[in-house]
Amino acid sequence: MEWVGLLDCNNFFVSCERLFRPDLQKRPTVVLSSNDGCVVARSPEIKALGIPMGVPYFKVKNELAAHHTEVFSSNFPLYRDISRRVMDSLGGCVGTYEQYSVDEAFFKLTGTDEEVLQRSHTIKKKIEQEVGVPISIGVAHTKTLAKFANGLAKKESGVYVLGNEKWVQQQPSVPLSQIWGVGRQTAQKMQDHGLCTVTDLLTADRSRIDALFGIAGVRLQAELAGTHNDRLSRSGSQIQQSIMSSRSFKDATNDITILENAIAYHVGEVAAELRSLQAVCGSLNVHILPSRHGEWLLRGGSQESLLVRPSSDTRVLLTEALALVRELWEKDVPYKKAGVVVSLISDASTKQLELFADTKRDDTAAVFKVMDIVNGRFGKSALTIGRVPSHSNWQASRQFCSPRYTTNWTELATVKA
DNA sequence: TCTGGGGTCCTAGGACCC
DNA sequence: TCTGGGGTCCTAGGACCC
Repeated sequence: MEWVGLLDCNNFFVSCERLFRPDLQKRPTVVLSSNDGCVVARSPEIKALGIPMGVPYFKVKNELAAHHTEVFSSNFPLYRDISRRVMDSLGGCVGTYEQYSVDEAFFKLTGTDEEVLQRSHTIKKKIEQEVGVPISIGVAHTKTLAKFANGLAKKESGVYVLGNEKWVQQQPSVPLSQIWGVGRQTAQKMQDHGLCTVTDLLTADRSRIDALFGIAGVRLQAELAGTHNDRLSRSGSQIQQSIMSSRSFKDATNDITILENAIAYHVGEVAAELRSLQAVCGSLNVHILPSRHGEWLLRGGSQESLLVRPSSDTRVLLTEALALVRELWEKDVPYKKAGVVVSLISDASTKQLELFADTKRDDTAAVFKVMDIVNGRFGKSALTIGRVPSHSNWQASRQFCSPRYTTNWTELATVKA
């Protein structure tokens, strides 16, 4: 029998922080989004208090303090490093897998219900021993069902195998709103049409679902029926479609210089990421936006520029990006966020031959190689090029950041005997 | 006072063409 | 008063996810 497994790390960011602070086991702990804006990871103690995912920090600050909660700003270098260890460990168990997010991956299993159950327990135990963060594994016949099974795993022993029999039994009592891919809007629309449970959707006429929800609805039907539709089947090794760097400001601003500074910073980020993937981009998009919550939300916007030739050269991208900011900028709009997205990403080595190559640029690769190495070792802004972004006037606050235990020599964890 | 950042995929509608 | 229809391509934005 063929199965799909989904590994998911429990309260991942919190678990990463706890890994280096054993004293925090069992203590209420949260991790905040950038700018210390929202609660994005909660320990079980916090979930038990009923504090919802994504709530603005300022709304629950007092309640958290009353329960002596440990509060952390996001420490992404740490989470990425732990993520890599989890994925390496999974790879050691199952060979190929498809990473879905920083803390999740799909993989294939074969065998009887009982065999995959045992196997999953073995995998869970090995990863937890090797890396030290708790994980859950859900197993079923499609990805959507594996995702659902993972939810059940978290309520049980950390592993749940959802075979056909069990699933058929559960269908009438599972609300569609609990299914992966069904968000608020879709759930409401389904309900408006009398579709509330999984059974409702599975017994509905396919052509009706197609008319109402399009291809996504039909796929969902197939996934829930257990037909292996593989909606995420883009193989894991495929190069990603876009790379983004974007950030909210501490305070809104209309100052074009500050916006240019922020955009220059983001261009530096995405260009370095492109180079680390040995890739180039063919399109660059710049956005400057006001607050999503005020009267200005319809102002601001984004604009895209197609590059004459694909590039990962900070200077080339910066020239384009700065022109776009100046086009987008409008007097009086209080901008709260700025960012850069590159797409049409391709492998640098397959870059098409340039008919009119600019030979002066031939030294570029060497220059960036040195810059990326130095910045990797000493911090992102040790060396910059083209424009020195001044951070102080726009960068986010990170009041509660933990040290970069695993990725920075000066902040390594200390072991006391 | 204070509401994230990084992704994917799909659709609707305009521009353009014959 | 009449003033096509159908196709493709592109882009902005929506919905969803973690």
